[in-house]
Amino acid sequence: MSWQKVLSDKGYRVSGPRRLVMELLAESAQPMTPLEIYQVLSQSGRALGMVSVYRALELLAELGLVCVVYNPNGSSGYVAGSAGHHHHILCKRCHRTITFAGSEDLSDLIRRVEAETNFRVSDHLLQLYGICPKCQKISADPVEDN
Amino acid sequence: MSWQKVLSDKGYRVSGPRRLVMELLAESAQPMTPLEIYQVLSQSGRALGMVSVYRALELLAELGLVCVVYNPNGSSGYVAGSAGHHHHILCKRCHRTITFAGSEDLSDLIRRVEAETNFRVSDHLLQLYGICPKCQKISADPVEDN
DNA sequence: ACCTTATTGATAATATTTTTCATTAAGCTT
DNA sequence: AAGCTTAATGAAAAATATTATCAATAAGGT
Ligand SMILES: [Zn+2]
Ligand SMILES: [Zn+2]
Ligand SMILES: [Zn+2]
Ligand SMILES: [Zn+2]
Repeated sequence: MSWQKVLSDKGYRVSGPRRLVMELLAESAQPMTPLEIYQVLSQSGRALGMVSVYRALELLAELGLVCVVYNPNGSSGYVAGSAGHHHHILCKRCHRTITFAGSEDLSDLIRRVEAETNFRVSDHLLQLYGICPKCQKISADPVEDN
Repeated sequence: MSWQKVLSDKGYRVSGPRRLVMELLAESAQPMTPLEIYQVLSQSGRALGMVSVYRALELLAELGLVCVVYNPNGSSGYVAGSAGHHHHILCKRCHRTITFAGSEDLSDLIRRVEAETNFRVSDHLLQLYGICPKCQKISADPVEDN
């Protein structure tokens, strides 16, 4: 289902700012902060308010159309969303991010943790960190965003 | 190894603010933000500057003496650290957090993702979310921080 | 008890996020 | 296609959060 339809079906409008943010994130290889999104779009001539970026991200995240990911350094950014159970792998060097299907089996772990803590587990956050193919090649070079 | 020794061995001093922050997080059942830490300590009479809280957390996190955890709503907070491979489970209702040993086996997943993406995986972020024992009992009640 | 210097904390400076509210435009109805 | 309704935007201000400065303090060693 397209992101436009997700918005429509929930009664939200497919507005300019939402479209700009969605399309930018879909193209971006790296997670982007609200400020980065605002700056890139502004410099591309497509004007929109900073506030709209925040509001668009908030809504899109709520609908699962974009995801928040956590950089290895602790900062966070937004990436395009994906349907179904999935996670993200981030490059520690250039922050390039790829989505992968959540095929992991955590049932043993969850069983053990539930027994140990008496929590009832319902959900999880998983990200992998590593070095992307491009950065493996230039592994001696300084960080570049490419 | 005690956190005091970790600091000393790296040439850092065991200062008042660092001790206050470490001891508070060690006692706290929930992750705390810098502001919460500052406020609780201030109200307890133990005065320290907000800036010192930030600096203490930055250093302690760098040394692995405290960990950053991400609440289900996206906000983050600090919890007392733990040696070795471990993760955290958070209550979606009251944010109570418990540390557990990282005994999960992600090798199948990592192998698959490495093959699919050509990344080289070195690290991961994992958190479990659920409902803590206390909140299971009062599951019909509004959120309480207890 | 005294030195040395890392660390603190008051203040100011930045940066980030949220509120407000008049204006705009998305999508529905003729 | 024009008009209507109201969600959504954006400029500005307000509120929060974080970082930088630098004189004063105190931790740890002698
Ligand atoms: Zn890379
Ligand atoms: Zn998963
Ligand atoms: Zn709970
Ligand atoms: Zn693990």
